[in-house]
Amino acid sequence: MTARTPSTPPPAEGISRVAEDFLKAIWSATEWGGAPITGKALAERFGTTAANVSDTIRRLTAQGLVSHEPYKPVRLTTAGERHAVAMVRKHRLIESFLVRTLGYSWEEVHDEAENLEHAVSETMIERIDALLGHPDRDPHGDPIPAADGTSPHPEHAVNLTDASPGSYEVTRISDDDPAILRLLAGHGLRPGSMITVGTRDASSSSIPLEYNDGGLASLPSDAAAALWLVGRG
Amino acid sequence: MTARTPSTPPPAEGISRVAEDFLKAIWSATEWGGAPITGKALAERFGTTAANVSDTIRRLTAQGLVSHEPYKPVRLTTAGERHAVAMVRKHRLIESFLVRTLGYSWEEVHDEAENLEHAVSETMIERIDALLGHPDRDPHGDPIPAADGTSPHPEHAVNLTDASPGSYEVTRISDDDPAILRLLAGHGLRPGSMITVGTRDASSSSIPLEYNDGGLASLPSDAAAALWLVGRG
DNA sequence: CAAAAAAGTTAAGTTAGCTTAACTTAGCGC
DNA sequence: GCGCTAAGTTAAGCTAACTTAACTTTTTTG
Repeated sequence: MTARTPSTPPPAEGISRVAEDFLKAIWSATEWGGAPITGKALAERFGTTAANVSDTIRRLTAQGLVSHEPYKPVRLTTAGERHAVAMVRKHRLIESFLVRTLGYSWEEVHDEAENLEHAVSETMIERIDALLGHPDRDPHGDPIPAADGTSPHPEHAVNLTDASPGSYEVTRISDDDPAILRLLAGHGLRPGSMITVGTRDASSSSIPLEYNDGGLASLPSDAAAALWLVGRG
Repeated sequence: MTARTPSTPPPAEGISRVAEDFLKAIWSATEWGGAPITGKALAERFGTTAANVSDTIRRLTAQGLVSHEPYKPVRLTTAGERHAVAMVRKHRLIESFLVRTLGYSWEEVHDEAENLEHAVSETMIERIDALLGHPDRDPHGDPIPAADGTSPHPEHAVNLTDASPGSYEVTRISDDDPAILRLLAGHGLRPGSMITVGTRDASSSSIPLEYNDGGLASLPSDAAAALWLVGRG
């Protein structure tokens, strides 16, 4: 038998569905510059208890997929990040595929992809990627990581919450919350929409917008946080 | 609290993946006139032990999905059959969809569908069904149950093992065994192929065939058992 | 028909993933 | 810096799904 350092992580054979969901949630927390996710946030995300999160994190740590010091936020190991990015790639290619082939709209496709991403084979993902011509954005405007794990983040987008007044193009609409997705779709907002951000009223938390067709609207801050823009000055 | 007879089955809320696989296997055993499946056969099918099968059957019985007397084959209840047929519908529509949209061949599509059938929503299945124009056969020639559970079994097919010499059309190629699927595909056989069954040599278990292009072949009996035919005069 | 073989069941033990309850730690207000 | 509260952990217990081992029933067969 060959020598092994005691700290060598176990093989990490099959990754369970729960593990995949955790890895993706941990990765997603930092995709747009956020802080590493806490146990509390994970518990809320999955509708479970803090105790269960501790338990699951312990198993993921034992598999060498996350690193975790007690009472600190959770981080991915290199192996964990590799798996997380693979899941994100699957998710976003599946969303793109469903919109293209089955007429799903971009605001309804998220939940379906959330289930399918755990079931599709690598082969199927590569065929979808080829069929769609190797897209680098999904229907929400999210970048699709390549098969080698590299991710296209070309333009540095700004969140509507932090945007100063001016003209912008919507590049990305976060698909975290279905209700907000429907609200934004109802406003006619979609990736590619042109908008003008107005001056904020200090007494209100909502943000005034003008569409390029001249329409006016005002978005509550939770909805605004889902919109990412690039200046079109 | 309202009165309930003690024999009322429990609600049977969510059906697990293992349960779905069992129901489909039990249903499939009798689709083409076979006997109800035994515990042994289920254990072999899923690569597990007889003990585990007993355990699982016990849980399925408690959920009201199968009926089972000790030491007898397993049968589906009405509820169990309803779920099994729904799984078969999903499987066969998914196979059809993958062949159509992603260029899968009929001999490779089975395993992918085996995983996806547990993940797709009802909504997605109905969209696939509509996109494909409500097909009633999958790429292997298997009938696709309708959404209401009714199944189209129009022509009564005969297994090649039982076919007397004469001319036939291949209507169905069983997708149970990938190796046999590849063998038959290698012979150029597919649903719709015309063949002539020759006279069996009593000293051999393989069956002589003639294709309509004049080619001759001989199929071993396990491969022959996967072929279903209708007489063409 | 009795004995051997095959099939099925029961029992005991494991792991992942969940629960509730009790306890510990960290961070913040005063 | 003391104490409260929120966050996190530990402990105990549950079910589904698996395992191996021991046992029982059924079927086959000489």
